[in-house]
Amino acid sequence: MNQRKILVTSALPYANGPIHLGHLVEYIQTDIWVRFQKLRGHNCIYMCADDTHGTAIMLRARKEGRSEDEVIAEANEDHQKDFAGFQVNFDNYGSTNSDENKKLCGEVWQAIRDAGLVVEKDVEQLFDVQEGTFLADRFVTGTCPTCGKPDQAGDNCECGATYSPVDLIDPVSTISGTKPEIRTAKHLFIQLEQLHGFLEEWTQSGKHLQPEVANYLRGHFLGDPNSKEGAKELRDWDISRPAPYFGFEIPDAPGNYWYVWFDAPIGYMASTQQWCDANGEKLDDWWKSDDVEIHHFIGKDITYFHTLFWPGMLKASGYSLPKKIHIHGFLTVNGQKMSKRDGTAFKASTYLKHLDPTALRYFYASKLGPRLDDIDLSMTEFVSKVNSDLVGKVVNLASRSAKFVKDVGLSATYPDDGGLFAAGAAAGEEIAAAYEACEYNKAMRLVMELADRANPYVENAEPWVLKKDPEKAQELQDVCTIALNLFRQLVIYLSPVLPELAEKTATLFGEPITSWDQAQTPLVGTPVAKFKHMMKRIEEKDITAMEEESQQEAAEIKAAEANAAAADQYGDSGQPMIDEPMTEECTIEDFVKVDLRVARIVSAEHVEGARKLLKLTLSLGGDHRKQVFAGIKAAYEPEALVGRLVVMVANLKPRKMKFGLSEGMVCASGPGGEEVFLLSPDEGAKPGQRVH
RNA sequence: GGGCCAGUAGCUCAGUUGGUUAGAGCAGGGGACUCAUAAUCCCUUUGUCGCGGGUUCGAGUCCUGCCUGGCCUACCA
Repeated sequence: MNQRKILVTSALPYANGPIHLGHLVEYIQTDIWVRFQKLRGHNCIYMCADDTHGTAIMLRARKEGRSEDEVIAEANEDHQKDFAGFQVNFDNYGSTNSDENKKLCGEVWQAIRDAGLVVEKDVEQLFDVQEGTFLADRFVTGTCPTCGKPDQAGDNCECGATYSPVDLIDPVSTISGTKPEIRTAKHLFIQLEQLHGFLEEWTQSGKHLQPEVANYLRGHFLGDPNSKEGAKELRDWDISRPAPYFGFEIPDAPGNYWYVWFDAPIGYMASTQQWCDANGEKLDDWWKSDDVEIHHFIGKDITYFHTLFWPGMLKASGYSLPKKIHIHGFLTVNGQKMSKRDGTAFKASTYLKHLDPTALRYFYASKLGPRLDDIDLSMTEFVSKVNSDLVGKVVNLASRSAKFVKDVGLSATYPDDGGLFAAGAAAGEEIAAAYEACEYNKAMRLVMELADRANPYVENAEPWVLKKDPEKAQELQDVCTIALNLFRQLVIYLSPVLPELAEKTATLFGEPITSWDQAQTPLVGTPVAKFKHMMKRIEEKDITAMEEESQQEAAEIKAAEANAAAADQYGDSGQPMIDEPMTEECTIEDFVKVDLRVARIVSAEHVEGARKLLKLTLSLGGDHRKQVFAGIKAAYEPEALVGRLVVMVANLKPRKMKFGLSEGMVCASGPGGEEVFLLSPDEGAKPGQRVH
């Protein structure tokens, strides 16, 4: 067989949230396909990265009072940990916020410019003055201009009307709660229509897309050149965003940034670049070579970007087009749409605390077909399928026969098994074809059919009876040799789905599983290790525990949302947290070292020659007095301070200043100058009381 | 409103270019065994193949109308 060169990607998860079981449909689907290709001996690499740019990340960073870099670094670490936990094995996992990506974006952009596809147009958009940012449609609500209903979405109303957010009556920014104003900005557009002919041909050729996807594109965007309505014009694609925007600035359009959907798919290439650099390979050998098959796995929600814009970008910039785009449906849980608020959007990390990743990998495989249908995670079906198929049928074969031969190993020659192993070997190509076509459900069905024949064989051969008769030792060894080889054959076929089981099986026989063809030849004359449990049954209580924890998380999300809504009504800006980001964590021990006390200002006076300082005398009650120089001259008149209570750092080491000894500090917030705000205790506090 | 997909046993699904009496797994019922993770094996019940027309010697399969569900998308096909 010719060795194929295959580059595979999964969609880049957005850095704005954790991985949940819905995401994993895609990564597990892709990982299975990649492992299958590698097992078949092909040169296959799996590229992915975090998608890091865009308004959502920018706003989140502001809200949390930290930099975007911090937010995305944390997400990257979490994501990689979750993927590793589910045995999703990338050859490289990068980030769209990388030097490699920036450079490639520039190259692709230049090529698209050179091809004459870029035009500039003015766009009217709502601008949030307080946050200093343009607002995407989804960040605006307002009164419908058609029917007058309040609190409608930025681009459409319940009454059925559609409009631009600039047409809304009384628009409100959902970010700051303030009223945005209309501003005009220059945007750059890619004229996709110029590539219409190419896209028509590429999408409708029947080679690259599932048929229903090709139909969808024709119906919604491309039109049908052979119909009486004819082809439809593709709209220009708005590819830039004015500052502020978290992303890459467009080199030949300062103040403008590439829209996240421009740089995200280029992230596939950037990730490949990183892998190439680490492995002594060249990017062009993967992205500009007819010998390479590029396969993208994506969810149906991003069909539009990957089947029109992305091929258009690649075509215009001279890179290879994907051989296939594999599109899958969404995950539902117990027949319902996943919902974070209802606790049905199980996080990957929550699942892993309670359940085995192998179980989910198998369940998804048994449900996934080549279509865009949604797949349902029914908990009862999940439990029964995994337990009866994997534990009851497959693993049981090994666990019921391995211990009989742990001292003698496998027979020297493969005994007559009535054609069972040969039938399994013969099924190999059909199973492989199912994997290749992403018909994992069919592959699993075929494997289980083989498994269904193996257990009755053991039953009839009765090794437990043979064991009692020393004269039948050879027969016993033969029976177990057959059972174990049938088991191993199944595991080889399942190994793309169940890498962990494959490893345990390799340990049992002292022979790693590295090739699909190993299923063609039985193992003979080798020792068999002591059998160890390979897989645990799923118990109802584990499911319940996961569900309960997820409910808990949902409750916390709701509470946080309620808090956020409460905070939003005051319109508090995130700016202070950006100006002074959170410092590192301290312990309670650290905190108690600082002795904060309530103090009364008993005198306050100007200091001769000092620009910023006032000299304060603070009383801690009784005879306790402290002299403090405070930099609050621009904000307070001395007379106004006398008699009021403040909070001071009482145990601060005294410091000799130009104008005398300062024996502490008074607590205040604000950037300085006139904006200084002294802290006051509530009514009833007494000087000298410690602040805890 | 339009488009796509689906509708086969209680559940999850097979059913190849139309071809005998429509299948499997799970669940249910009965029995056996005890090597194995209350695992396994044998036997067994269940179907107006969504509904109505049509083509055909013959339709779960092809055509057509309708119904239901899912998804996509909207006064634009």
